[in-house]
Amino acid sequence: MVNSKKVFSFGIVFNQSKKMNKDCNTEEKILQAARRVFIAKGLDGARMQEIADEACINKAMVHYYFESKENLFEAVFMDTVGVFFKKVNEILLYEGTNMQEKISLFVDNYMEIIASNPFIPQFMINEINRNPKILYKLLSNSGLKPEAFMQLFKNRVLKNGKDIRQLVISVFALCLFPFIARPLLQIIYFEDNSNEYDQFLSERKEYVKKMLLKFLDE
Amino acid sequence: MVNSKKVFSFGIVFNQSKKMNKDCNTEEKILQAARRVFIAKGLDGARMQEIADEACINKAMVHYYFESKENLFEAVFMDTVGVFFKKVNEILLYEGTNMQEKISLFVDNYMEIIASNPFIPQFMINEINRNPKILYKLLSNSGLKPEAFMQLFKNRVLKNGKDIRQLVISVFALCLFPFIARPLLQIIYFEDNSNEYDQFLSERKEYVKKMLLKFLDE
DNA sequence: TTTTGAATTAACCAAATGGTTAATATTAAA
DNA sequence: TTTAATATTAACCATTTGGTTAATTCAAAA
Repeated sequence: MVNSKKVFSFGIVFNQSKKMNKDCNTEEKILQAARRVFIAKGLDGARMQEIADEACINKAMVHYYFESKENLFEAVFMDTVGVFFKKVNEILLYEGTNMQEKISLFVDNYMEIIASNPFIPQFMINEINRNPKILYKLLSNSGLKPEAFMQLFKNRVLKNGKDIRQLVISVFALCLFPFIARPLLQIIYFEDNSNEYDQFLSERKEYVKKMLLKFLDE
Repeated sequence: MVNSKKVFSFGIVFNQSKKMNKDCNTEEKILQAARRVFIAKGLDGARMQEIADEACINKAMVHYYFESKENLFEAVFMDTVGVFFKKVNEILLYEGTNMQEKISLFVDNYMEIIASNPFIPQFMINEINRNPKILYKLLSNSGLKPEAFMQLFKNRVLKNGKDIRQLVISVFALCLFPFIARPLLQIIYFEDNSNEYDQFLSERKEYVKKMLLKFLDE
Protein backbone atom coordinates (compact mmCIF):
# COMPACT_ATOMS: atom_id res chain seq x y z
CA MET A 1 0.00 0.00 0.00
CA VAL A 2 0.93 3.51 -0.53
CA ASN A 3 -1.13 6.10 1.27
CA SER A 4 1.13 6.78 4.19
CA LYS A 5 3.04 9.99 3.70
CA LYS A 6 3.25 11.44 0.28
CA VAL A 7 0.14 12.53 -1.47
CA PHE A 8 -0.87 16.12 -0.78
CA SER A 9 2.35 16.93 1.00
CA PHE A 10 2.87 19.49 -1.78
CA GLY A 11 6.62 19.57 -1.56
CA ILE A 12 6.62 20.31 2.10
CA VAL A 13 8.35 17.25 3.43
CA PHE A 14 7.16 16.46 6.92
CA ASN A 15 10.02 14.60 8.60
CA GLN A 16 7.71 11.95 9.88
CA SER A 17 9.37 9.55 7.48
CA LYS A 18 11.90 7.27 9.13
CA LYS A 19 14.60 7.34 6.51
CA MET A 20 15.02 10.43 4.41
CA ASN A 21 17.70 9.10 2.09
CA LYS A 22 21.30 10.30 2.07
CA ASP A 23 21.81 13.07 -0.52
CA CYS A 24 18.37 14.06 -1.76
CA ASN A 25 14.96 12.57 -1.30
CA THR A 26 12.97 11.07 -4.12
CA GLU A 27 9.81 13.06 -3.65
CA GLU A 28 11.69 16.32 -4.03
CA LYS A 29 13.57 15.00 -7.06
CA ILE A 30 10.25 14.13 -8.67
CA LEU A 31 8.74 17.50 -7.90
CA GLN A 32 11.65 19.34 -9.40
CA ALA A 33 11.82 17.17 -12.48
CA ALA A 34 8.07 17.45 -12.90
CA ARG A 35 8.21 21.21 -12.61
CA ARG A 36 10.80 21.41 -15.35
CA VAL A 37 8.83 19.15 -17.66
CA PHE A 38 5.43 20.68 -16.95
CA ILE A 39 6.77 24.15 -17.54
CA ALA A 40 8.45 23.16 -20.78
CA LYS A 41 5.64 21.00 -22.17
CA GLY A 42 2.49 21.89 -20.29
CA LEU A 43 0.23 19.43 -18.52
CA ASP A 44 -0.99 17.69 -21.67
CA GLY A 45 2.37 17.73 -23.39
CA ALA A 46 4.25 16.31 -20.43
CA ARG A 47 4.91 12.58 -20.25
CA MET A 48 5.18 10.66 -17.01
CA GLN A 49 8.09 8.72 -18.49
CA GLU A 50 9.93 11.92 -19.28
CA ILE A 51 9.45 13.16 -15.74
CA ALA A 52 10.79 9.89 -14.40
CA ASP A 53 13.79 10.03 -16.72
CA GLU A 54 14.45 13.64 -15.77
CA ALA A 55 14.39 12.61 -12.11
CA CYS A 56 16.51 9.51 -12.81
CA ILE A 57 14.02 7.17 -11.23
CA ASN A 58 11.61 4.46 -12.26
CA LYS A 59 8.29 5.65 -13.59
CA ALA A 60 6.44 3.60 -10.99
CA MET A 61 7.98 5.78 -8.32
CA VAL A 62 6.19 8.80 -9.67
CA HIS A 63 2.88 7.04 -9.21
CA TYR A 64 4.05 5.68 -5.88
CA TYR A 65 4.56 9.19 -4.57
CA PHE A 66 1.87 11.13 -6.40
CA GLU A 67 -0.61 8.54 -7.64
CA SER A 68 -1.74 10.30 -10.82
CA LYS A 69 -0.49 12.83 -13.32
CA GLU A 70 -3.24 15.24 -12.27
CA ASN A 71 -2.16 14.90 -8.67
CA LEU A 72 1.48 15.47 -9.46
CA PHE A 73 0.67 18.50 -11.51
CA GLU A 74 -1.41 19.99 -8.75
CA ALA A 75 1.38 19.37 -6.26
CA VAL A 76 3.89 21.06 -8.56
CA PHE A 77 1.57 23.95 -9.20
CA MET A 78 0.68 24.56 -5.57
CA ASP A 79 4.31 24.26 -4.54
CA THR A 80 5.68 26.53 -7.24
CA VAL A 81 3.05 29.21 -7.17
CA GLY A 82 2.73 28.96 -3.41
CA VAL A 83 6.41 29.83 -2.97
CA PHE A 84 6.01 32.62 -5.49
CA PHE A 85 3.02 34.08 -3.66
CA LYS A 86 4.93 34.02 -0.40
CA LYS A 87 7.78 36.01 -1.92
CA VAL A 88 5.36 38.55 -3.33
CA ASN A 89 3.64 38.76 0.01
CA GLU A 90 6.94 39.61 1.65
CA ILE A 91 7.77 42.53 -0.61
CA LEU A 92 4.32 43.95 -0.02
CA LEU A 93 5.35 44.49 3.59
CA TYR A 94 8.32 46.72 2.76
CA GLU A 95 7.75 50.15 4.18
CA GLY A 96 7.76 53.21 1.99
CA THR A 97 7.18 56.74 3.18
CA ASN A 98 4.69 57.58 0.43
CA MET A 99 2.85 56.03 -2.48
CA GLN A 100 5.59 56.92 -4.93
CA GLU A 101 8.21 55.16 -2.86
CA LYS A 102 5.98 52.17 -2.24
CA ILE A 103 5.35 51.75 -5.93
CA SER A 104 9.01 52.07 -6.80
CA LEU A 105 9.95 49.49 -4.23
CA PHE A 106 7.24 47.16 -5.41
CA VAL A 107 8.09 47.38 -9.10
CA ASP A 108 11.79 46.82 -8.45
CA ASN A 109 11.29 43.86 -6.18
CA TYR A 110 8.43 42.32 -8.10
CA MET A 111 10.26 42.38 -11.41
CA GLU A 112 13.30 40.97 -9.66
CA ILE A 113 11.26 38.04 -8.41
CA ILE A 114 9.77 37.43 -11.82
CA ALA A 115 13.18 37.69 -13.47
CA SER A 116 14.38 34.79 -11.36
CA ASN A 117 11.22 32.78 -12.11
CA PRO A 118 10.34 34.01 -15.56
CA PHE A 119 8.17 31.02 -16.38
CA ILE A 120 5.75 31.54 -13.52
CA PRO A 121 3.31 34.03 -15.04
CA GLN A 122 2.67 31.92 -18.12
CA PHE A 123 2.48 28.81 -15.98
CA MET A 124 -0.19 30.39 -13.83
CA ILE A 125 -2.17 31.78 -16.72
CA ASN A 126 -2.22 28.44 -18.48
CA GLU A 127 -3.36 26.61 -15.42
CA ILE A 128 -6.03 29.11 -14.51
CA ASN A 129 -7.37 28.83 -18.03
CA ARG A 130 -7.49 25.08 -17.67
CA ASN A 131 -8.84 24.90 -14.16
CA PRO A 132 -9.91 28.18 -12.61
CA LYS A 133 -10.96 26.55 -9.35
CA ILE A 134 -7.41 25.76 -8.33
CA LEU A 135 -6.81 29.46 -7.75
CA TYR A 136 -9.31 29.52 -4.90
CA LYS A 137 -7.42 26.72 -3.19
CA LEU A 138 -4.17 28.51 -3.78
CA LEU A 139 -5.34 31.88 -2.51
CA SER A 140 -6.67 30.45 0.71
CA ASN A 141 -3.48 28.40 1.14
CA SER A 142 -1.08 31.24 0.51
CA GLY A 143 -2.43 34.04 2.65
CA LEU A 144 -1.97 36.44 -0.23
CA LYS A 145 -4.68 39.08 -0.09
CA PRO A 146 -5.65 40.90 -3.28
CA GLU A 147 -6.44 43.97 -1.21
CA ALA A 148 -2.81 44.15 -0.19
CA PHE A 149 -1.95 45.46 -3.64
CA MET A 150 -4.58 48.11 -3.35
CA GLN A 151 -2.76 49.40 -0.28
CA LEU A 152 0.11 50.40 -2.55
CA PHE A 153 -2.11 53.09 -3.98
CA LYS A 154 -3.76 54.26 -0.82
CA ASN A 155 -3.68 57.95 -1.73
CA ARG A 156 -4.99 57.18 -5.14
CA VAL A 157 -7.81 55.05 -3.84
CA LEU A 158 -9.17 57.93 -1.86
CA LYS A 159 -9.00 60.30 -4.79
CA ASN A 160 -10.47 58.02 -7.39
CA GLY A 161 -11.83 54.74 -6.13
CA LYS A 162 -13.14 53.66 -9.49
CA ASP A 163 -9.76 53.51 -11.19
CA ILE A 164 -7.92 51.51 -8.61
CA ARG A 165 -8.30 48.15 -10.34
CA GLN A 166 -7.36 49.67 -13.66
CA LEU A 167 -4.22 50.91 -11.99
CA VAL A 168 -3.28 47.68 -10.24
CA ILE A 169 -3.82 45.68 -13.39
CA SER A 170 -1.77 48.19 -15.35
CA VAL A 171 1.14 47.72 -12.97
CA PHE A 172 1.02 43.98 -13.46
CA ALA A 173 0.60 44.40 -17.19
CA LEU A 174 3.68 46.58 -17.50
CA CYS A 175 5.76 44.28 -15.32
CA LEU A 176 4.60 40.89 -16.54
CA PHE A 177 3.81 41.19 -20.22
CA PRO A 178 7.45 41.34 -21.35
CA PHE A 179 8.02 38.02 -19.60
CA ILE A 180 4.83 36.35 -20.78
CA ALA A 181 5.27 37.31 -24.41
CA ARG A 182 9.05 37.10 -24.43
CA PRO A 183 9.58 34.68 -27.33
CA LEU A 184 7.23 36.69 -29.50
CA LEU A 185 8.64 40.09 -28.57
CA GLN A 186 12.22 38.92 -28.75
CA ILE A 187 11.76 37.82 -32.32
CA ILE A 188 9.78 40.82 -33.46
CA TYR A 189 11.63 43.61 -31.73
CA PHE A 190 15.08 42.21 -30.92
CA GLU A 191 15.93 40.06 -33.91
CA ASP A 192 15.73 37.09 -31.57
CA ASN A 193 18.80 38.26 -29.66
CA SER A 194 18.46 36.84 -26.17
CA ASN A 195 21.15 39.00 -24.58
CA GLU A 196 19.59 42.14 -25.89
CA TYR A 197 16.27 41.07 -24.50
CA ASP A 198 17.79 40.46 -21.07
CA GLN A 199 19.24 43.94 -21.25
CA PHE A 200 15.83 45.28 -22.19
CA LEU A 201 14.26 43.53 -19.22
CA SER A 202 16.78 44.87 -16.76
CA GLU A 203 16.23 48.41 -18.05
CA ARG A 204 12.50 48.01 -17.89
CA LYS A 205 12.16 48.51 -14.15
CA GLU A 206 13.18 52.14 -14.48
CA TYR A 207 10.89 52.63 -17.43
CA VAL A 208 7.86 51.20 -15.70
CA LYS A 209 8.48 53.29 -12.61
CA LYS A 210 8.89 56.41 -14.70
CA MET A 211 5.65 55.75 -16.53
CA LEU A 212 3.64 54.99 -13.43
CA LEU A 213 4.95 57.86 -11.38
CA LYS A 214 4.40 60.37 -14.12
CA PHE A 215 0.89 59.11 -14.60
CA LEU A 216 0.12 59.33 -10.91
CA ASP A 217 1.72 62.72 -10.51
CA GLU A 218 -0.80 65.46 -9.96
CA MET B 1 -4.87 9.28 -53.48
CA VAL B 2 -5.22 12.49 -51.68
CA ASN B 3 -2.81 15.24 -52.55
CA SER B 4 -4.84 17.17 -55.01
CA LYS B 5 -6.23 20.30 -53.42
CA LYS B 6 -6.31 20.53 -49.70
CA VAL B 7 -3.10 20.50 -47.77
CA PHE B 8 -1.51 23.91 -47.28
CA SER B 9 -4.51 25.74 -48.59
CA PHE B 10 -4.71 27.35 -45.14
CA GLY B 11 -8.35 28.14 -45.22
CA ILE B 12 -8.10 29.94 -48.51
CA VAL B 13 -10.28 27.80 -50.68
CA PHE B 14 -9.20 27.91 -54.26
CA ASN B 15 -12.22 27.13 -56.38
CA GLN B 16 -10.33 24.66 -58.48
CA SER B 17 -12.44 21.93 -56.94
CA LYS B 18 -15.24 20.72 -59.20
CA LYS B 19 -17.95 20.39 -56.63
CA MET B 20 -17.95 22.67 -53.65
CA ASN B 21 -20.79 21.09 -51.74
CA LYS B 22 -24.17 22.77 -51.30
CA ASP B 23 -24.34 24.68 -48.02
CA CYS B 24 -20.85 24.74 -46.54
CA ASN B 25 -17.66 23.06 -47.52
CA THR B 26 -15.99 20.44 -45.41
CA GLU B 27 -12.55 21.97 -45.26
CA GLU B 28 -13.91 25.15 -43.76
CA LYS B 29 -16.05 23.20 -41.31
CA ILE B 30 -12.94 21.36 -40.16
CA LEU B 31 -10.91 24.53 -39.81
CA GLN B 32 -13.58 26.19 -37.71
CA ALA B 33 -14.14 23.17 -35.52
CA ALA B 34 -10.40 22.73 -35.12
CA ARG B 35 -9.98 26.34 -34.12
CA ARG B 36 -12.57 26.01 -31.41
CA VAL B 37 -11.03 22.84 -30.04
CA PHE B 38 -7.41 23.99 -30.28
CA ILE B 39 -8.22 27.24 -28.53
CA ALA B 40 -10.11 25.48 -25.78
CA LYS B 41 -7.72 22.59 -25.25
CA GLY B 42 -4.40 23.54 -26.80
CA LEU B 43 -2.51 21.52 -29.36
CA ASP B 44 -1.64 18.66 -27.01
CA GLY B 45 -4.99 18.64 -25.28
CA ALA B 46 -6.99 18.59 -28.49
CA ARG B 47 -8.20 15.29 -29.92
CA MET B 48 -8.68 14.62 -33.58
CA GLN B 49 -11.87 12.75 -32.76
CA GLU B 50 -13.23 15.74 -30.88
CA ILE B 51 -12.48 18.00 -33.82
CA ALA B 52 -14.27 15.59 -36.14
CA ASP B 53 -17.28 15.42 -33.81
CA GLU B 54 -17.34 19.18 -33.50
CA ALA B 55 -17.37 19.43 -37.30
CA CYS B 56 -19.95 16.63 -37.59
CA ILE B 57 -17.82 14.61 -39.95
CA ASN B 58 -15.87 11.39 -39.97
CA LYS B 59 -12.42 11.53 -38.41
CA ALA B 60 -10.85 10.19 -41.58
CA MET B 61 -11.97 13.36 -43.33
CA VAL B 62 -9.78 15.44 -41.10
CA HIS B 63 -6.78 13.45 -42.22
CA TYR B 64 -8.04 13.45 -45.76
CA TYR B 65 -7.98 17.24 -45.82
CA PHE B 66 -5.07 18.04 -43.52
CA GLU B 67 -3.02 14.87 -43.27
CA SER B 68 -1.74 15.27 -39.72
CA LYS B 69 -2.66 16.98 -36.49
CA GLU B 70 0.45 19.16 -36.74
CA ASN B 71 -0.58 20.20 -40.21
CA LEU B 72 -4.11 21.02 -39.19
CA PHE B 73 -2.89 23.04 -36.26
CA GLU B 74 -0.54 25.01 -38.41
CA ALA B 75 -3.31 25.68 -40.90
CA VAL B 76 -5.59 26.89 -38.11
CA PHE B 77 -2.87 29.01 -36.60
CA MET B 78 -1.80 30.62 -39.84
CA ASP B 79 -5.40 31.24 -40.82
CA THR B 80 -6.48 32.68 -37.48
CA VAL B 81 -3.47 34.80 -36.74
CA GLY B 82 -3.08 35.76 -40.37
CA VAL B 83 -6.55 37.27 -40.41
CA PHE B 84 -5.81 38.98 -37.12
CA PHE B 85 -2.57 40.47 -38.44
CA LYS B 86 -4.37 41.80 -41.48
CA LYS B 87 -6.91 43.59 -39.30
CA VAL B 88 -4.16 45.12 -37.22
CA ASN B 89 -2.34 46.13 -40.33
CA GLU B 90 -5.39 47.99 -41.51
CA ILE B 91 -5.82 50.10 -38.41
CA LEU B 92 -2.17 51.07 -38.58
CA LEU B 93 -3.00 52.93 -41.77
CA TYR B 94 -5.60 55.18 -40.17
CA GLU B 95 -4.45 58.75 -40.39
CA GLY B 96 -4.02 60.89 -37.33
CA THR B 97 -2.83 64.48 -37.28
CA ASN B 98 -0.30 63.95 -34.49
CA MET B 99 1.18 61.25 -32.31
CA GLN B 100 -1.48 61.71 -29.62
CA GLU B 101 -4.26 61.18 -32.08
CA LYS B 102 -2.54 58.23 -33.72
CA ILE B 103 -2.08 56.52 -30.39
CA SER B 104 -5.67 57.15 -29.37
CA LEU B 105 -6.93 55.72 -32.62
CA PHE B 106 -4.68 52.73 -32.36
CA VAL B 107 -5.59 51.86 -28.78
CA ASP B 108 -9.30 52.15 -29.48
CA ASN B 109 -9.23 50.06 -32.61
CA TYR B 110 -6.71 47.54 -31.38
CA MET B 111 -8.60 46.79 -28.19
CA GLU B 112 -11.77 46.55 -30.22
CA ILE B 113 -10.19 43.91 -32.44
CA ILE B 114 -8.91 41.98 -29.45
CA ALA B 115 -12.27 42.21 -27.73
CA SER B 116 -13.88 40.42 -30.65
CA ASN B 117 -11.10 37.79 -30.68
CA PRO B 118 -10.15 37.65 -27.04
CA PHE B 119 -8.49 34.27 -27.31
CA ILE B 120 -5.94 35.30 -29.91
CA PRO B 121 -3.19 36.74 -27.72
CA GLN B 122 -2.98 33.65 -25.52
CA PHE B 123 -3.22 31.44 -28.57
CA MET B 124 -0.26 33.21 -30.16
CA ILE B 125 1.83 33.23 -27.02
CA ASN B 126 1.31 29.53 -26.46
CA GLU B 127 2.21 28.65 -29.99
CA ILE B 128 5.28 30.84 -30.09
CA ASN B 129 6.48 29.21 -26.90
CA ARG B 130 6.02 25.82 -28.47
CA ASN B 131 7.41 26.60 -31.88
CA PRO B 132 9.03 30.01 -32.29
CA LYS B 133 9.90 29.39 -35.92
CA ILE B 134 6.30 29.54 -37.06
CA LEU B 135 6.31 33.26 -36.38
CA TYR B 136 8.86 33.87 -39.12
CA LYS B 137 6.59 32.13 -41.59
CA LEU B 138 3.66 34.11 -40.35
CA LEU B 139 5.37 37.48 -40.49
CA SER B 140 6.54 37.00 -44.02
CA ASN B 141 3.09 35.74 -45.03
CA SER B 142 1.14 38.54 -43.42
CA GLY B 143 3.00 41.62 -44.56
CA LEU B 144 2.83 43.01 -41.03
CA LYS B 145 5.95 45.06 -40.38
CA PRO B 146 7.09 45.53 -36.77
CA GLU B 147 8.44 48.94 -37.73
CA ALA B 148 4.91 50.04 -38.54
CA PHE B 149 4.17 50.27 -34.83
CA MET B 150 7.20 52.41 -34.30
CA GLN B 151 5.71 54.90 -36.73
CA LEU B 152 2.97 55.57 -34.20
CA PHE B 153 5.55 57.24 -32.04
CA LYS B 154 7.45 59.10 -34.68
CA ASN B 155 7.94 62.24 -32.62
CA ARG B 156 9.03 60.21 -29.68
CA VAL B 157 11.53 58.20 -31.68
CA LEU B 158 13.38 61.30 -32.67
CA LYS B 159 13.53 62.55 -29.12
CA ASN B 160 14.56 59.33 -27.45
CA GLY B 161 15.32 56.43 -29.75
CA LYS B 162 16.33 54.10 -26.96
CA ASP B 163 12.95 54.00 -25.30
CA ILE B 164 10.89 53.29 -28.34
CA ARG B 165 10.70 49.55 -27.82
CA GLN B 166 9.91 50.02 -24.16
CA LEU B 167 7.06 52.22 -25.25
CA VAL B 168 5.66 49.95 -27.93
CA ILE B 169 5.78 46.97 -25.62
CA SER B 170 4.10 49.00 -22.89
CA VAL B 171 1.23 49.80 -25.20
CA PHE B 172 0.73 46.14 -25.99
CA ALA B 173 1.10 45.24 -22.34
CA LEU B 174 -1.59 47.65 -21.24
CA CYS B 175 -3.96 46.56 -24.01
CA LEU B 176 -3.38 42.81 -24.00
CA PHE B 177 -2.67 41.77 -20.45
CA PRO B 178 -6.26 42.13 -19.23
CA PHE B 179 -7.30 39.69 -21.95
CA ILE B 180 -4.46 37.24 -21.48
CA ALA B 181 -4.83 37.00 -17.74
CA ARG B 182 -8.59 37.41 -17.66
CA PRO B 183 -9.58 34.29 -15.73
CA LEU B 184 -6.99 35.07 -13.08
CA LEU B 185 -7.82 38.76 -12.81
CA GLN B 186 -11.53 38.20 -12.92
CA ILE B 187 -11.35 35.91 -9.93
CA ILE B 188 -8.95 38.02 -7.91
CA TYR B 189 -10.29 41.49 -8.59
CA PHE B 190 -13.87 40.98 -9.72
CA GLU B 191 -15.14 38.13 -7.58
CA ASP B 192 -15.37 36.12 -10.78
CA ASN B 193 -18.15 38.32 -12.09
CA SER B 194 -17.97 38.09 -15.85
CA ASN B 195 -20.23 41.06 -16.56
CA GLU B 196 -18.22 43.31 -14.32
CA TYR B 197 -15.07 42.22 -16.11
CA ASP B 198 -16.59 43.04 -19.49
CA GLN B 199 -17.47 46.44 -18.13
CA PHE B 200 -13.91 46.83 -16.90
CA LEU B 201 -12.57 45.95 -20.33
CA SER B 202 -14.78 48.41 -22.14
CA GLU B 203 -13.70 51.17 -19.78
CA ARG B 204 -10.08 50.26 -20.16
CA LYS B 205 -9.55 51.91 -23.54
CA GLU B 206 -10.00 55.34 -21.99
CA TYR B 207 -7.75 54.47 -19.11
CA VAL B 208 -4.92 53.21 -21.30
CA LYS B 209 -5.12 56.27 -23.51
CA LYS B 210 -5.06 58.56 -20.49
CA MET B 211 -2.02 56.82 -19.07
CA LEU B 212 -0.08 56.81 -22.32
CA LEU B 213 -0.87 60.38 -23.26
CA LYS B 214 0.00 61.72 -19.85
CA PHE B 215 3.26 59.82 -19.92
CA LEU B 216 4.15 61.11 -23.35
CA ASP B 217 3.14 64.65 -22.57
CA GLU B 218 6.10 66.98 -22.28
C1' DT C 1 -25.99 6.12 -69.13
C1' DT C 2 -21.50 5.20 -68.22
C1' DT C 3 -17.36 6.47 -66.33
C1' DT C 4 -14.07 8.63 -63.60
C1' DG C 5 -12.21 11.05 -59.83
C1' DA C 6 -13.23 13.10 -55.55
C1' DA C 7 -15.72 12.70 -51.03
C1' DT C 8 -17.11 9.91 -47.24
C1' DT C 9 -17.45 6.15 -44.00
C1' DA C 10 -16.72 2.16 -40.78
C1' DA C 11 -13.49 -0.69 -39.35
C1' DC C 12 -8.97 -1.33 -38.27
C1' DC C 13 -3.97 -0.71 -36.55
C1' DA C 14 0.29 0.24 -34.22
C1' DA C 15 2.35 3.12 -31.05
C1' DA C 16 2.18 5.79 -27.10
C1' DT C 17 0.70 6.52 -22.59
C1' DG C 18 -1.06 6.56 -17.83
C1' DG C 19 -1.23 3.39 -14.61
C1' DT C 20 -0.56 -1.40 -12.08
C1' DT C 21 1.63 -5.38 -10.07
C1' DA C 22 4.40 -8.61 -8.08
C1' DA C 23 8.77 -9.37 -6.77
C1' DT C 24 13.03 -7.45 -4.72
C1' DA C 25 15.96 -4.30 -2.10
C1' DT C 26 16.75 -1.25 1.65
C1' DT C 27 16.44 0.57 6.08
C1' DA C 28 15.82 0.94 10.78
C1' DA C 29 13.61 -0.69 14.75
C1' DA C 30 12.95 -4.71 17.89
C1' DT D 1 19.82 -11.07 13.47
C1' DT D 2 15.22 -10.97 12.62
C1' DT D 3 11.35 -8.42 11.22
C1' DA D 4 8.34 -5.27 9.33
C1' DA D 5 7.62 -1.35 6.89
C1' DT D 6 9.02 1.46 3.13
C1' DA D 7 11.41 2.16 -1.36
C1' DT D 8 12.46 0.56 -5.89
C1' DT D 9 12.33 -1.98 -10.18
C1' DA D 10 11.07 -4.51 -14.49
C1' DA D 11 7.52 -6.23 -16.74
C1' DC D 12 2.97 -5.84 -17.81
C1' DC D 13 -1.83 -3.96 -19.02
C1' DA D 14 -5.84 -1.47 -20.82
C1' DT D 15 -7.02 2.48 -23.07
C1' DT D 16 -6.39 6.21 -25.87
C1' DT D 17 -4.94 8.26 -29.92
C1' DG D 18 -3.13 9.66 -34.35
C1' DG D 19 -3.36 7.70 -38.42
C1' DT D 20 -4.68 4.15 -42.34
C1' DT D 21 -7.40 1.39 -45.52
C1' DA D 22 -10.62 -0.59 -48.35
C1' DA D 23 -14.99 -0.23 -49.65
C1' DT D 24 -18.84 2.88 -50.92
C1' DT D 25 -21.24 7.07 -52.32
C1' DC D 26 -21.62 11.06 -54.99
C1' DA D 27 -21.34 14.30 -58.68
C1' DA D 28 -20.23 15.78 -62.91
C1' DA D 29 -18.11 15.03 -67.43
C1' DA D 30 -18.14 12.24 -71.56
